[in-house]
Amino acid sequence: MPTIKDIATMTGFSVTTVSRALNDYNDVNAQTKKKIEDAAEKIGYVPNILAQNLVMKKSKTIGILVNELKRESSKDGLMLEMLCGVSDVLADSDYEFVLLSTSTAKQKNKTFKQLCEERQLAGLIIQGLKNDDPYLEEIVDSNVPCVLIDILITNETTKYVTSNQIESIKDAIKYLHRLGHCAIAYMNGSDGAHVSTIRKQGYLEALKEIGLPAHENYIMNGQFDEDIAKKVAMPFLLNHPEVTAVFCASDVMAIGVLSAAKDLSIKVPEKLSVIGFDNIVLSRYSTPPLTTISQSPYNMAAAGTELLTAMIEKKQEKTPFKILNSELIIRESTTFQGSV
Amino acid sequence: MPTIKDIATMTGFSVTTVSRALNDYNDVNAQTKKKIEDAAEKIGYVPNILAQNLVMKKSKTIGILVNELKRESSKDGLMLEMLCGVSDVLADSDYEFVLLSTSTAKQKNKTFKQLCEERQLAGLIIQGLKNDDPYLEEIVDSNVPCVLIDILITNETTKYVTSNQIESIKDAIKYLHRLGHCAIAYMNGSDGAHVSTIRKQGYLEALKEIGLPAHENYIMNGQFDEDIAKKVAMPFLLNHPEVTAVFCASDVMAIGVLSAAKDLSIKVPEKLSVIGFDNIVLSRYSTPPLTTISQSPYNMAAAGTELLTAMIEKKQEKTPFKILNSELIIRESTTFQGSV
DNA sequence: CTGTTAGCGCCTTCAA
DNA sequence: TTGAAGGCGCTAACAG
Repeated sequence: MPTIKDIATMTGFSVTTVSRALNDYNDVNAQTKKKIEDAAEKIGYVPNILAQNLVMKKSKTIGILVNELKRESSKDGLMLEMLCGVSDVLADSDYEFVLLSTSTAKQKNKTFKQLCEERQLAGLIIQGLKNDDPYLEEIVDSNVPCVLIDILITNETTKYVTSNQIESIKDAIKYLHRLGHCAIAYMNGSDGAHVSTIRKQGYLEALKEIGLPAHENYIMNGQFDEDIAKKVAMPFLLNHPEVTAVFCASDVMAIGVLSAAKDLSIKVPEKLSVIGFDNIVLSRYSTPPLTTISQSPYNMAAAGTELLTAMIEKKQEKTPFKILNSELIIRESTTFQGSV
Repeated sequence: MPTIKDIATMTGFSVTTVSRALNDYNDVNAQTKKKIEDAAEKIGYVPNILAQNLVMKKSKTIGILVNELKRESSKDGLMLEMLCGVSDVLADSDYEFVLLSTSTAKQKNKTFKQLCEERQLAGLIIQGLKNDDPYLEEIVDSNVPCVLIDILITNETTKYVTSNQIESIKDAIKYLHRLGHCAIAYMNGSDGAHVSTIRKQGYLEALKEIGLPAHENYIMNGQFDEDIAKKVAMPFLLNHPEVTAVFCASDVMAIGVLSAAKDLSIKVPEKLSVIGFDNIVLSRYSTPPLTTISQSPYNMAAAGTELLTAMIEKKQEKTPFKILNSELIIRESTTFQGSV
């Protein structure tokens, strides 16, 4: 593996000059530069990123921190879409990214600070952390540039990107109301997740604005899991025949509800309207195809990455956050109340 | 960020001793070691991986090299499952992984060797490369430990993991034959992909063993894409009413065929049996649910990771490859020929 | 415009 | 059992 030293001896210049030539310093003679570049090319020189980072005390590596890398999340393609978003934005920069999960980090007894320091991470994109994740506090306190996805915290080194999901959820609930639904249940996700809080808030605000009462027992919790959602929905639907619509905080749970309804011979959408959230691939293929809210994880990740690199490079961005559009997508799992 | 130097001054020992104590050398006084460890603990010392790697001239980082990180692949959850497999195996080691794609590497004009050298990668897991990918040759030539997924090449530093997919495909075709199907078409994936070659081979061998003729024009190519598969299948099904079954090299394409059949009012499975490959999440939810071949990308990645770390650590594994089981999963997209 | 000197944080001879 | 010295590959003052 050739180094700048090799180039130096080859060309007769000093290591310093070689370094400067290769890094496009403007105080290098054009001829010299050319010679050095040719030599580098010739021996197939590649800068040793490790050495560079060591001496510069910072890397061009961005960490993508998620709560956990789990197989079930292949059901929704959310994680992968996010990765693509980050990857695409980073593709024509010289940044790279590593995937980190808090679960394995904790398993290895590493604090957030350690996580960043050991690889000299330039910044992090953080997604899917629970509200009570101890890392969250550390993140906020630290001076490592971070962009949070769907967690609304900002400070000097912390920005976030989210979507107008509350508005979209209100749209969804109001849409149901316009269809004649007055008893609308809500299937929430894991209590700890930030999005659960927000989405529930959207649901409650919508009811209020419409003038519908908020029954606490109309709120189920499916832990963002299809099977759990199904298990919870079964008795609920049996005990609440008056409920004609269910709004779910994720498509995966909505599919669980669809399955529960099927088992109970409750026709969707004729007897029960169901709305999901995420617009995952599956939602287009379910029976019936799901009405849902689309919030592009790809775009959010891409926007977050731009926000992050700007922060790292100290470009002054005025906004400490970005809010993307989410929107209601009407498919076939919703219809007029009592349409049969 | 505290360094061993800090620990050295704190404890009064030299950096050398600190380094040795922290790295569990057995020539350090137990008391000394204890003191040093306590001090390290106290100031929250984290070894600088970059510096470690630089001086040791190798890292504990494994690269996962894929052809491309593209959004469409969130349709099947294959990539994510693989990541999980690698991640889980690596979780209780001190290895880490980075995601690399040949497409962005090429975009940045990097050779495979450069890719490895600039980060001092310990080894790579490689998946989804095209047959004609120039990197493939480099990989084989290089002396970096590599594990290939579904690409059957071995040498001193190259092993692979695959599944008995040919057998499973034969099972599938023979199963169709037992159901009375004699005109069985095949939808292949991108020509360049190694798995396309293999799967097509399985199809052809099966026909031979059964004693069915192999019509070249019964072989379509859907490029592993739902829409393309659909577009290709439409005219094919119209022009070949005698074909009663289609075996597809991927579930995604099978779903395209399902869609084509629907548009043409060809009932599946009554008039047309369809089999896919991969057992993706979607295949359970399609209408009808797909008969398919299950080959666990999670297990393959996990096995590959173990193979790789063993190679890196020079543990003598006898086998230069691992072959996992794949199996036919019968669902509702297949039935007796002319069952109506 | 170029070279000298001095590290970044760590590990590894070698000598004590 | 410990320490001093040297160097991994690179960049960053500071002189000239």
